[in-house]
Amino acid sequence: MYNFREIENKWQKKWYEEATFKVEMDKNKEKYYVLVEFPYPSGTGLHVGHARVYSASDVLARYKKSKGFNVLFPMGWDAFGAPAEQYAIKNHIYPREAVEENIKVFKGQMQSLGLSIDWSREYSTTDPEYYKWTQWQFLQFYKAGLAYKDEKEINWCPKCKMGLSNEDAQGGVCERCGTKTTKKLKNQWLLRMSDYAEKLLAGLDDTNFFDKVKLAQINWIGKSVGASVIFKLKDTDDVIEVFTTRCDTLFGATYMVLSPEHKYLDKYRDLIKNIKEVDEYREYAKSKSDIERTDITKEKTGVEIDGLRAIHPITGEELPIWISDYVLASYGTGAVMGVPAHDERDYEFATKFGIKIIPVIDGGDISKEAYTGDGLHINSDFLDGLDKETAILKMTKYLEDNNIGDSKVNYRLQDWIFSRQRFWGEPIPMIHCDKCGWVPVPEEELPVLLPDVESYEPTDTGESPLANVPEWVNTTCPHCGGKAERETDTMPNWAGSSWYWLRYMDPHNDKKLADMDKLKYWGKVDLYDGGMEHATRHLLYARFWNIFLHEQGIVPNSEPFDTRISHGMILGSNGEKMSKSKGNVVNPNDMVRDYGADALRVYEMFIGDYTKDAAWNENGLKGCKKFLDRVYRTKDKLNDSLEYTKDMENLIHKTIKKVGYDIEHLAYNTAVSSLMILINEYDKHDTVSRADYRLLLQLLNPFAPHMTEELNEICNLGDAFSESVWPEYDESKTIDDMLEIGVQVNGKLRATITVAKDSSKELLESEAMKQDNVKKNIEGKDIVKTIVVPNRIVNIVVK
RNA sequence: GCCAGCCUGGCGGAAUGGUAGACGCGGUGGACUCAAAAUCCACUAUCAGUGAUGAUGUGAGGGUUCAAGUCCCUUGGCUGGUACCA
Repeated sequence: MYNFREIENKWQKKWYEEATFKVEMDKNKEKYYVLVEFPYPSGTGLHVGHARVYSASDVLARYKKSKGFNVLFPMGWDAFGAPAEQYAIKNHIYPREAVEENIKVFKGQMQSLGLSIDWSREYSTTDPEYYKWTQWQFLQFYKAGLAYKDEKEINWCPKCKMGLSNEDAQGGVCERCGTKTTKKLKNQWLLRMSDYAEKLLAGLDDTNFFDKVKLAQINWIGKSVGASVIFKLKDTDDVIEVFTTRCDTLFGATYMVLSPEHKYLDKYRDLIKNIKEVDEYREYAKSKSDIERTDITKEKTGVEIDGLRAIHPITGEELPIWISDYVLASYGTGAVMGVPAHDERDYEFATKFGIKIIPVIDGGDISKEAYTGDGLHINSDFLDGLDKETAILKMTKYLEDNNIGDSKVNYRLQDWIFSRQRFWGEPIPMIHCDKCGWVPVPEEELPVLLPDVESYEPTDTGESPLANVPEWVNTTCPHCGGKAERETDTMPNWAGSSWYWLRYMDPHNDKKLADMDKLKYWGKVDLYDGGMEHATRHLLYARFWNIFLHEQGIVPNSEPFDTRISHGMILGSNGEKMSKSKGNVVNPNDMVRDYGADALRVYEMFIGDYTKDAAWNENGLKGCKKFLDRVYRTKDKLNDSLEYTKDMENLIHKTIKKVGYDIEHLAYNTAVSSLMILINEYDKHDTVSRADYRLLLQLLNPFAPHMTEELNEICNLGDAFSESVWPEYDESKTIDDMLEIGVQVNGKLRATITVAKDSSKELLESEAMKQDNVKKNIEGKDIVKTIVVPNRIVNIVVK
């Protein structure tokens, strides 16, 4: 219909060359910061799902700009990490080159969508100028005592030969390759994120995240309020401390369970008479992957420790001690008290091994299952007759008074395993000296550059490939000047993305990670858009990191993001997730080629609720192209008027109001729909005014920026939209003078009447009664009452 | 298992408790054309009826209300997250 390719190229070139969307700090203007998760530049390029997200952010950015905001809409590349390394290994090129290649493709794709990104702020996390500051921030963690090295049982992916954080090994499988993870004892760098559990929870109140995002974070942090209880270990000076949320059931505790990794098993080897059997069980537990271990459908297993007994802290009774893998070393104290009557897992265990079951709460049938509900306590001495809540309070007090326990809070959140045995990551800037121990690289020596090497494939020993580069590893101790070695582990690829939004504010600063004045001006990200898959990991890491920087006085706000939304996915036309293997991937390049970027953008905004998934349908895209063609053709029927056409004025004002409201509320689909309604109205007229046309183009501009700018220019309608202000609407003109309202009889629609706005109840009622079909339906019946809601409805209730 | 979200025409989807199905796709019929494409017009939830109209209808079953897709209870299914977390 029109040459979209030529038009789009023209404007994209102009925007890029003239840096139309470059922004600078301007304290006279209110800022607005739109952030989309920066992409991982993989070898496959963007698909239409990405295009939807970038288009939506661009609509908002362009709209906010025309509303007078100083809009920061940046883009960069999250390019460290295993996938880039694997891509490089597979294609036999250096990771650095692979990344550069992929970035070129991604950037080209983004530019072909006509995004209003300020490209002067572009960077990659793999740029030494950037990772210098990632390393610098690691040193701040270290200096604050929040980075430490520890021999830890970690999640280990045998295929990737790499340690994984809990977040990366969800469900007991490797996030990257899906292989079942095993445990491996390794010396690793960790960040004390668990110390920040409470701050991460509390900080959520200071955000406007989507509720489901907040909830995902709350669940991941997993705060649980309870008490610790101390049991004496018979014939020793040691105690077994357990964590429980149900200290009120203490009188029902009939045994103890230690996790197979518990330290007492080594410490008291000599007291354990069946040590061989115990060792065998520990070996068996170790050999199992997390996923097997935590499969709740499997039967409980365990071994009673012959030779160790615990003393019940109140009754003084001796309790048997078992080991079982249903108790996790990583949660609580790695030991539990077994209360089979009121805990499902304990019940299952006790019934299998014939352990005594004492009910301490009235209710349920203990011969069938554990009773986990509330009820009055029995068999519980001073708790008898109390309900759960009261009993917990009383027991906690008793534990404290008698020094056998304490109220306690436990979190599921653990420290962040920060080491990766990989080449393609930020080197951890630490040096090990036999004399001085771990010594940080002096800040003025940053960045610690990745060396150019021949082989960056993972080693079989589980060590980083960097360990094979002696000229890089061997160095001198910054402290004593003696012989020393560099840390060969690198950071996880979550590191670079844990502060990237800060760098956009001042991307080329070589003195600081960013200037404080600029950090203060741009402040928090106003709207942060990303996938639900990052609602726990990335978002928690980023918040943790930012809270820490704030405490160090490096950034002005504790919370980095104001509103966090999560977009839906674009599914294939078969309704399934787009993937190469299913052959349902749609490439935005093809769509831009066949229909134009404007049409693609409009369709992706029109496809459905932005926060929900939607299936791709190329016919829908064709429909949007048709809509744009109609907008384009309208240029041939302009009259000379510079005012809105009288009989369309109302609709125009309504549309201005609706499109603005919808963009601010992420209701892009209904915004597009109201523009379609507007063009439908224009089409009914033989001519439209220049004002009508300019208005339509302006409202459509955030969605279809190229053709609207072009039409505006060739029709000579006014300033370029990239520099103009969003139109105002007149509230009084958004209201119709005449309304059509429904008349119901017994709640069923029987007629509609057209009346003046704000007609009186009396008039509405009498008009309603005049309708033939209403008369027919109330004939011979008694009118019980008549409900008249002005401007809305008339409902006549008859019997 | 637990937590969250979702379920509306043939399809994608609209609906501050107030005329369910806006808008788009698809479909049917027509105009234009030698013909096709493009474009334009009309119709298009289902059933009955030429029609006026009537009945049914937002996963299912109850309830609140003059009025329920929307609020409450019960329940089914789908999707996502998470899981021996003591």
